[in-house]
Amino acid sequence: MTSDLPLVPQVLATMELFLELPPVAQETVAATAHVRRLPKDTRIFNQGDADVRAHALIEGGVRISQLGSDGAQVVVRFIGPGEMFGTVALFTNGRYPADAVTLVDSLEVSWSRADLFALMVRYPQIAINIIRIIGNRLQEVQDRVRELSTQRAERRVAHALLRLARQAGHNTTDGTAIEFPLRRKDLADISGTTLHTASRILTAWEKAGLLASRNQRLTIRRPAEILRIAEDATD
Amino acid sequence: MTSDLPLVPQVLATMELFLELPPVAQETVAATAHVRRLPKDTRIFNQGDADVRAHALIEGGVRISQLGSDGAQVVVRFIGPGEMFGTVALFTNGRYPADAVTLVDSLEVSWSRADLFALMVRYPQIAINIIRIIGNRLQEVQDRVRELSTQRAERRVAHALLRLARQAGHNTTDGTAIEFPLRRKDLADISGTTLHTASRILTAWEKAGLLASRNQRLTIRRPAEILRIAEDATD
DNA sequence: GGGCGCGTTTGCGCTGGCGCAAATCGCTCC
DNA sequence: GGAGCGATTTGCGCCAGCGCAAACGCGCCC
Repeated sequence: MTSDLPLVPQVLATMELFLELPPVAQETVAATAHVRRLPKDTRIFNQGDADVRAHALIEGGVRISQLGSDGAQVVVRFIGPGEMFGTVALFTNGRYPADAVTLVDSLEVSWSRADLFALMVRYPQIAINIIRIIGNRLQEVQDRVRELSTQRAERRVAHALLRLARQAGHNTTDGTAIEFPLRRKDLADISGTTLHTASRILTAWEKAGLLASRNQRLTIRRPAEILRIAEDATD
Repeated sequence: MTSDLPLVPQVLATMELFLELPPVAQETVAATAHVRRLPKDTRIFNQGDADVRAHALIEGGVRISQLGSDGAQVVVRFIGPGEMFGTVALFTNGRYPADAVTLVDSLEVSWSRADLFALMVRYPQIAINIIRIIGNRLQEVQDRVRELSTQRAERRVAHALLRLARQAGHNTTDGTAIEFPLRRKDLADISGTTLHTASRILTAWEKAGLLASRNQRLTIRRPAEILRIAEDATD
C-alpha cells in the first residue's frame, strides 16, 4: 500500500524495530509501509477489532488503554515517536487487546500482517528486534505489577512519571517536559489509583515546586526529588 | 552440549516454542539441547545472573519470582511442563530479571544463546513462536495490572487460581488439581495480597467446599463458583 | 516416637486512599 | 465576550485489608 505523504526511510532506520538492518532491507520496509496523518483524538483501533496491522509512531503521542470485562479502565502505556504498537496481536489471537487514541496530531506508519511476516522471514533481525522490544515491555509491566502489589499510591505515581520522562521526556531549561498532554485521569489510570488521589498528589508536588503543569503538559523540575520519593524505602 | 539423560525429541515437538517446525529442524533443536534433572528446591538461576540460557521445562514445576530494589517480593509466574522460561533476558540486557526455583523434582532443558540465535536465524518460525509466547504473557501480565488496579483481593485470588488451573490444571474425579505445590505465601505473592488475607480467603473457600487443599496441593472442586467470584461485577 | 521448624490460621486495631459530592477553573467554540 | 463543558481541586466519611502478634498444625528428621 502506498501513500501520498512523504515517507522518510531514514526515520524508519532509527526505529528500534528496524535496527541493524542492511540498507536494502530498509528500502523494502519503506516500500510496504503505509503512512497516515492523524488529527488529535483519532481512534487508531479499538479493543477487539480483527483487522490487525503492525503500527509505529513517527510523530506525536498515542494512549493505549484497556477496558476490563467489568467496566474498569487502565492505561496500558503511552506511545511516543519511534515506538511500535498494536503489533503483538498479529502473533496472538488476531484481535487488538486494547484501544489506541492519538493525544495530539500525529504521524503514524503501519504494515499489513502479510507484509510484516514476509519481512521477518526475509530478515530475521526484525523478529529479534520485536522480541527485544516486547521483552523490555514485559519487564516494565512486571515492574508495575510489583509496584501495585507492594507500594503506596504516591510512590507509584512517582515511578509512572519517571517512566514517562525516560520514554518521552524532552529536556528544557525548566526541567524535563513530557511531550504529550496528560490528564490527571491518565496519570491515575497508569499508576493504578483514582483521579482524586492522583490529583491530590500532583497538586502537592506542584506546591512544593517538584513539577509544573500547564494545560495538561507536565514538566518535572526536580527529578532528583521525584526519584527520592520513588525509591526511598522509608515505609 | 550433550547429556547422559534420555532426550525425547517428540517431547520437544509438542512445546509451543517449537511448533510448526519441519522434522529436520526438530533434530537440530534436540542436538543442541542440554537436559538436566533437578531436585526439588533447586535454584535454576538468580535475579541478576549474567550467564543467560534459554530454558524450558519438560516435567515438574518452577516458581519465577522477583525481588524489588526495596525488599518486596512478587511471584511473576509459575512454569509447568512444556513452557519456556528465562529466555527473554537473551534479547534484552543479558541478565535474568528474576529467580527461578523448582517446586518439585523436575526435568529441564536449555540452550545457549549462540545455539538459540543460530536456530532462530535458520528457522524464523522459532522467533515467531517466541513472539507469540511472550505476547500472550504480556497480555496476561497486563490483565494482572488491571486486576490489581481495580479489583478486590478476593477476586484477584480467584483469577489467579483460574489462571493456574488453565495453565497447570489436571482433571481428577474430585475436580481440577494443580500440579505443583503452592504455599499460601505463593498464592498471596501472585495475587498481590498478603499471606494473611490469602489464607483467610482460601480457608473460607475450603469451608464452603469450593476447593480442597492437602499438603500444599490445591484442587478446585467447584470451578463455576470460583469463576462467579472472579467475574461477578457485584461491587 | 518425640522434637523441631516451616507453614497456616486467626484475632484485633489502624489507616491509606476510595467513593461520593460539590465547587471552581480554564479552554474552546460560537 | 459569553456560554458551555471537560478537567481539576477539595472536603468528608468509611471500610477493606494490612500489620502485628500469638497460637496451632503437621510433616520430617533424628
